[in-house]
Amino acid sequence: MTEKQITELALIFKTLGHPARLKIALGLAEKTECNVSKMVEKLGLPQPAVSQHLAALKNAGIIEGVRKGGTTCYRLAENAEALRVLKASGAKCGGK
Amino acid sequence: MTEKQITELALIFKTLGHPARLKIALGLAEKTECNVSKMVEKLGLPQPAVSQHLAALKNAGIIEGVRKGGTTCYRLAENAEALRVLKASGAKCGGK
DNA sequence: TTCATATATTCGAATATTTTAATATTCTTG
DNA sequence: CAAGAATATTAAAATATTCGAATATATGAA
Repeated sequence: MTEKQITELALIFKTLGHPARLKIALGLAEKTECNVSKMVEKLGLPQPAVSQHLAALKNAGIIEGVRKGGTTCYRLAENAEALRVLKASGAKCGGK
Repeated sequence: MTEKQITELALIFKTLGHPARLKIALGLAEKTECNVSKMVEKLGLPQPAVSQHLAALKNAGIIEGVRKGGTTCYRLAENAEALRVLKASGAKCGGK
């Protein structure tokens, strides 16, 4: 694994390392797609904050947005494989 | 997934979201175990820095250390399964 | 007990991230 | 084109993280 790949993977992890962004990503991992308004409602966060998190997720290549009329729908990007794998593996974390 | 689980998983991601720590974790994912001195040598970072990263990884429940005579050996913790899966799946990230 | 080696902890400065508020942009509809 | 809804961008303050240097602790050997 090259230095560059490490850096990129680290960025993915770092980006998912925030509760709000993780929720968004996990949500998209099972719902296929969602627009911003719904996320704002679901997360209970101010709209600008959600947009910022979406921008970060997009920047890390985790999600991608598609304009659909008045709204923008987001979904997991192709290379969000890491997330799918993780999700599929049932990512235990509260273990003990 | 409960709020608490989300928070915990986010901590894991955040912790892995740093190149040095990711290297340590990926290294342990294939080498089974390693002591601090070797890591310092391999990573080319000052020893205190490595210890700090190890502490963070331990705090997130990603690794665990075992004293072996004069040295301390670290290995992936049981619940670091996600990492193994990820590693095994060849986590693409430099796509395109 | 004293020395040397291995590892951990602490602390402050530098830097990065998060949050909030204000504002801007883009579309759709009338 | 004007108005309103949906989303994005920007800036500043609050907060958290990282890095480096100094120092502390623990273990094994002499």
